Amino acid sequence: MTTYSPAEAAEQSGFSIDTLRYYEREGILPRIERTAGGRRVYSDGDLWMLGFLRCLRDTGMSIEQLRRYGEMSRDDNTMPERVALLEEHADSIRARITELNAILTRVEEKTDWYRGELRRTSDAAS
Amino acid sequence: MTTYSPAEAAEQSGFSIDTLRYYEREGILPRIERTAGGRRVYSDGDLWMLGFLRCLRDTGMSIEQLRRYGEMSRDDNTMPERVALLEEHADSIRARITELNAILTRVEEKTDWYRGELRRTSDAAS
DNA sequence: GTCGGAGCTGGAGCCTGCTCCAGGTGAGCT
DNA sequence: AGCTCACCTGGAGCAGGCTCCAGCTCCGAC
Repeated sequence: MTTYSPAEAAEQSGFSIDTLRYYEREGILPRIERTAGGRRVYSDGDLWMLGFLRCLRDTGMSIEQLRRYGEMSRDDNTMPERVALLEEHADSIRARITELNAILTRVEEKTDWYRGELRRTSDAAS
Repeated sequence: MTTYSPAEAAEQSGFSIDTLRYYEREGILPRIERTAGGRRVYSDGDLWMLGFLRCLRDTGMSIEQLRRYGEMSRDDNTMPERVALLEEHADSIRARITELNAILTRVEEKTDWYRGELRRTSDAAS
C-alpha cells in the first residue's frame, strides 16, 4: 500500500500543502497518519478522498458542507445521509448547468448582435 | 421612457442597493443620473446593462473584468474588444459546463456505489 | 411644518477560503 | 557532525466581493 508525503499528496490532489493542513484542522480530512517524527503520511485512501473532495469543492460545495461530508465519512452508519447530501449536491450541479447554458445563449446572442453592429458600421463607412 | 428608483433597480436586477452603489463607484456602471436632490434615477438602459452584468457575474466574471467591460461600454470604438472579451467568457462558460458534467457523472457514480453498499449491508442483515 | 421613510457619502467591517510567516524539528547526504 | 530541506505548529494576514453604519438630506403625506 503506497504512502505519500505532504508534497506528493498536494501534487496529486491539486490542493496546496497549506490547504491540506487547513482541511485536516477543519475536520474535513481525518487525522492523517504520522511518522515517528511527526510528519504526515497520506495513504491511498486519503488520496482517494482528496480526489473526491476536489470534485465537490470544484463544483461549489462550501467548506462547511465539505466538513459535514468529511465527518460523516468517518462513521459507517451515515451512508444514507451521505447519499442524501450527494444527491442534493448533484441537483445543485444540474441546476447550475442549466443556468450556465441559459446564460451562455444570452452571451452568444449579445456577441452576435455586436458583430451585426460592427458589420453595419463598416458597411456604412465603405 | 421609464425610470427607476434605487430600490426598483435593485429589485429588478437582483443586486442590492449597496452593490449598485459599489458597482458605480468601481466604474462598472456609468455615473447614474440624479434628481435635483441628488437621488439616483436608473434608466431602462441602465436596467438592461444591469441584467447583462448579472449574467456575467453569475457566470463567474470577476469584478475586475466587469469593470473593463463596463468601461468599454462607454466607448463605441471598443466593440471589437467587447466581442473578444465576451467570446473569451463564453469559452470559459463552455469549459465550465464540460467540467461540471464530468464531475456530475462522478458524483452520481459515487452515489450509486453508496446505494449498492447500503443494499448489500441490509441484505446481509436479513 | 413636521414626520417618516428612502437615499446620500465615505469609510469601516465582514465572510469565505485560503496563504503566509516565524521559529523550531526530523532526516537523509557527505 | 554539519548541511540542507521538507515539514511541523499556531496564529496572523490577505483578496475578493460585498455589506453595514453614522450622520445627514430629501421629499411626499398628513
